[in-house]
Amino acid sequence: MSEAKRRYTIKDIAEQSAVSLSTVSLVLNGNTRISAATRDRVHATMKRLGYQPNRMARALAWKHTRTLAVVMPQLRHAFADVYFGEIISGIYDKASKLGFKVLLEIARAEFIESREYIRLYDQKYIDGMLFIGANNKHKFIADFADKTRPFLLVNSYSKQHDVNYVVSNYKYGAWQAAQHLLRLGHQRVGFIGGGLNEIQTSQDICESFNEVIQPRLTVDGWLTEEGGMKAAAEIVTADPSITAIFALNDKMALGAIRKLTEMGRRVPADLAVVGFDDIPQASYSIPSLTTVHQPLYEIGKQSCERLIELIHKKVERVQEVLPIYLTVRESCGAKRPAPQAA
Amino acid sequence: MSEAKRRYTIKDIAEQSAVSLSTVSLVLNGNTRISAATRDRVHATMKRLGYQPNRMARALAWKHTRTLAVVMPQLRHAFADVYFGEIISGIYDKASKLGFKVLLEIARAEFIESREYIRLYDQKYIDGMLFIGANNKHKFIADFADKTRPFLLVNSYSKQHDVNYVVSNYKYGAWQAAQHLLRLGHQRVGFIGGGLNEIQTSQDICESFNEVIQPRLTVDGWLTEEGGMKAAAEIVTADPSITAIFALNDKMALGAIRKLTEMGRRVPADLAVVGFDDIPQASYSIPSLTTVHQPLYEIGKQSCERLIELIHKKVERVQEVLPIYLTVRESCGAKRPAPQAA
DNA sequence: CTGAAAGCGCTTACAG
DNA sequence: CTGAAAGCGCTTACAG
Repeated sequence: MSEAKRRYTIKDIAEQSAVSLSTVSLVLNGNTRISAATRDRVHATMKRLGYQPNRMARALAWKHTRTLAVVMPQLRHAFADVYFGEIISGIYDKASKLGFKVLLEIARAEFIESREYIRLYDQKYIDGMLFIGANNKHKFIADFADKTRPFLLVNSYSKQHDVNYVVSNYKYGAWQAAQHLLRLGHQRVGFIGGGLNEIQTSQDICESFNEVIQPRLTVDGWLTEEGGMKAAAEIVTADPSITAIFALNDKMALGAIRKLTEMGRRVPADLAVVGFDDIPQASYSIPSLTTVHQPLYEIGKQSCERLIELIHKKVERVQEVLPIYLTVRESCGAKRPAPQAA
Repeated sequence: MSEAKRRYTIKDIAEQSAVSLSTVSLVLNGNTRISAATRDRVHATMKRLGYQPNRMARALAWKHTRTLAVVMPQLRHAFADVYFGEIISGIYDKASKLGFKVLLEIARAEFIESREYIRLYDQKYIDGMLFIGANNKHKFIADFADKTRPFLLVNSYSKQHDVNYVVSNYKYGAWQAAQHLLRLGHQRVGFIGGGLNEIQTSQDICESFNEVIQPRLTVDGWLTEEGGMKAAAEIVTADPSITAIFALNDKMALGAIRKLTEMGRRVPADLAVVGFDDIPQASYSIPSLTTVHQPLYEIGKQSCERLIELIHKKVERVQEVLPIYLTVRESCGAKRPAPQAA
């Protein structure tokens, strides 16, 4: 009381405004049945005293907290990826706008084993949860299939478990990329994959691409730039007749370009390269990268908005697929004179 | 009650264990004055009912929340940097271990202007705050100079405002790098800077380096790889006699290596390059990068631990400087035959 | 249009 | 070793 300067409470405001606790609470919550006069009076004294309502008390009375958790996978350097950054940025902005706070969680072993992902709800710590970067190995997702707790997969989805999601149209994106390559006259193409066994959306890209062009060779590039370099070298060495390489993400595509350049192959003159994601580097690499653009920030925003609708029971389930489009730049050679038919 | 399956409360546990509310609360908090027998009985029924204490209620009674905010600067693609990822990882792990939750905030204009950074405390939402990536422009830091609220700068510090911090020894790191170059016989070196006007630690590196070697040329590389490329080109063009380049961070150093290689200069045979930070790419670039290693994960852990001490009033202020060391790899040429004296 | 009272689910002196 | 009671700071029917 003496040292730790006591914070004002609703009671102080009531006294100093000469109204009851209820009235203060009512104006705090913007209830319109309070007269403008007393409303203003109360606001004035709140301002004068610098009053801030105690969120824990409100949460307790409200039975909800207005905070949601965003959980990221346990990836070393996971944050090092624009991918997560953009999505989280979108989530944060939308959450802030809607008055929600964002709790950060990492899906480490302990988080899963202790069922912390459920306890957060049960302890009334969060109202909902967003999970970025899900893959087949995240079995705990099954616990959300009953739709009992607001939960949503961000830019991924599950075939095994019926849970909510917002995902971009990977299949259509891959289809566009393949069609583009085909139109450019490429028949012999190498495919650099990654996460094909764990990640549903990777599988989707692969499947969809295959429907348009059957790759001569599919090599795993581990989703990294280094992996892309290795894979590219392996592909052109194994089959020198290949005229184009498609990589499942930009990091690998960029690695491929780098490696091919080192090997003396010109991109796109000798080989076309197309990526997926459209990370910032894609536009300022040399040559700039033709790639499928993912609206990551938008995905984050949408996911957050839908989750909050789930929380407010405005919707019961969400299965949303966002549009996605090919961005043609230099690395595919579309802008050079039309290639000879094979 | 019927549809929304009611969660159990302390009252249910008390009834089903045939004890009072106080007793349940006491065992919940591990109070030792409860007999082992009743303790076990209570535990059993908690387990049987899957009871989880309501965190908001506890926070309200406790008057603290066991959650801390980590705020990141408003950088486009901020998360795209391992820098932040590693630090946050360290913070998260330590926080979890100590029973704290992590709230994520981004220092956008609105966050500052609405004084949300203060409201979070006043609303009793958080117990403390960690700020990563502070620079001179973050004037709001001044509001923490009175040490009234637990607050700590992570891997940065301020000369203008007296606030708590945990920072790595940038000066000593830069000193080591310069000494190393000097020992290798380099007298004519180019310096690639970044944030020299805004970031205190950048200034420190610059100053400290200058005390050992006076660079022939200092060029701003904007802390990015592209900037590093430009800067490197500018340096070697302006002064062809330069034998080494030091960059304030690895991204720029890596960009420099790339550019120099493109220009036909061999690193380290023709020019030595040294960076700062030791990001993952530093070890697998070609040539691998000699750089000053920053223990980012450790810094995150320490920061979090110190903040929690601040919260518990075990310490009153923290000004901690963590050791840092040069990691010698290929790009400095230390491993080639000793260079001729200039 | 406003207030008194019960309730949200815990914790913590204080008694015994 | 255990319990009754007051309190944490709000919200929300329910009266008037």
